[in-house]
Amino acid sequence: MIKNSQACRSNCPINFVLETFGDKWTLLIVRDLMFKGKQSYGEFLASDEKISTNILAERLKRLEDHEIIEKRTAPDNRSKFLYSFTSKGKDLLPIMLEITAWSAKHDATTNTPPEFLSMFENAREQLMKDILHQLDQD
Amino acid sequence: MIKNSQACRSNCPINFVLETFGDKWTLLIVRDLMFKGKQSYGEFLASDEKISTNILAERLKRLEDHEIIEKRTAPDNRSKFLYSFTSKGKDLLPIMLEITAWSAKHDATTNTPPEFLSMFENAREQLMKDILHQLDQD
DNA sequence: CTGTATCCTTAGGGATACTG
DNA sequence: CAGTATCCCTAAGGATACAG
Repeated sequence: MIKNSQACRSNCPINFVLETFGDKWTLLIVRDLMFKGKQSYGEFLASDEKISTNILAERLKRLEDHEIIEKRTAPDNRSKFLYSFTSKGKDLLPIMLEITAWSAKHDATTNTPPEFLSMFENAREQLMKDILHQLDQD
Repeated sequence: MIKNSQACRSNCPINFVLETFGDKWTLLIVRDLMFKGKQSYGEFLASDEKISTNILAERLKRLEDHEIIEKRTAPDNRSKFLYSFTSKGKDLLPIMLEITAWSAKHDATTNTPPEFLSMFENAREQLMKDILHQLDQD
């Protein structure tokens, strides 16, 4: 059972994300869904960090409750389920990219796949375009 | 006592930040130091979220061990200590700004101070300049 | 394949008294 | 002022067996 009533220690935006992502596992699921092409329970379960079945199920449900991911049945197999991001979930991309960039810069042991960094540069370019476009409007 | 030997579940950059920030308190200290002008133990202690003394002390030590913050004695008062960011700590700014932006967009109850958002826009503009400058180099 | 249920252990954390 | 030291308790999480 998932508790809907969260403590809500404050109305700070930093604290707000901690209420959802302030644990050791949730962000890894987001990573797998965002960067590793994983979509199913079994795929998430097979990650390097060895999450256990009950924790994974609880986190998936929580992310669904928070409307960060959605669950649907696979088109070909009705007993298989696929998870995907909502738009709210997709909006986590800039955060994930900045986290990746920070780790790549400050931890030599971190193994950052090249596609991470190229994706990051692409996103920053897109950001630049968005801002330029916005400036044109003014 | 702080354990130096971390589990290090994987070499993933997302997992790397979780080893340091994957709890409910650490990021709040970063926030107070970065956005609220707090520098001392007593100031951190007085935050809305009511961190307890032992937890705060442990987290400050941990951030120091990870070379994200530094501790020095106050110039005027030798029994007072001031915490400040290392360059590694300052590099957390883009992450913090993106987190703030995400919360501001997706949570109506979040109370985001205006200075947060203006600071965010400034940082994005600076980022744009950096990219343009970099493009000129090529 | 996608989870539940259960057991059990440990780590995280609140409260509070105390110290240099 | 800036922490330590304890006590205690709950929640988080690992392992594993089982189920639709």
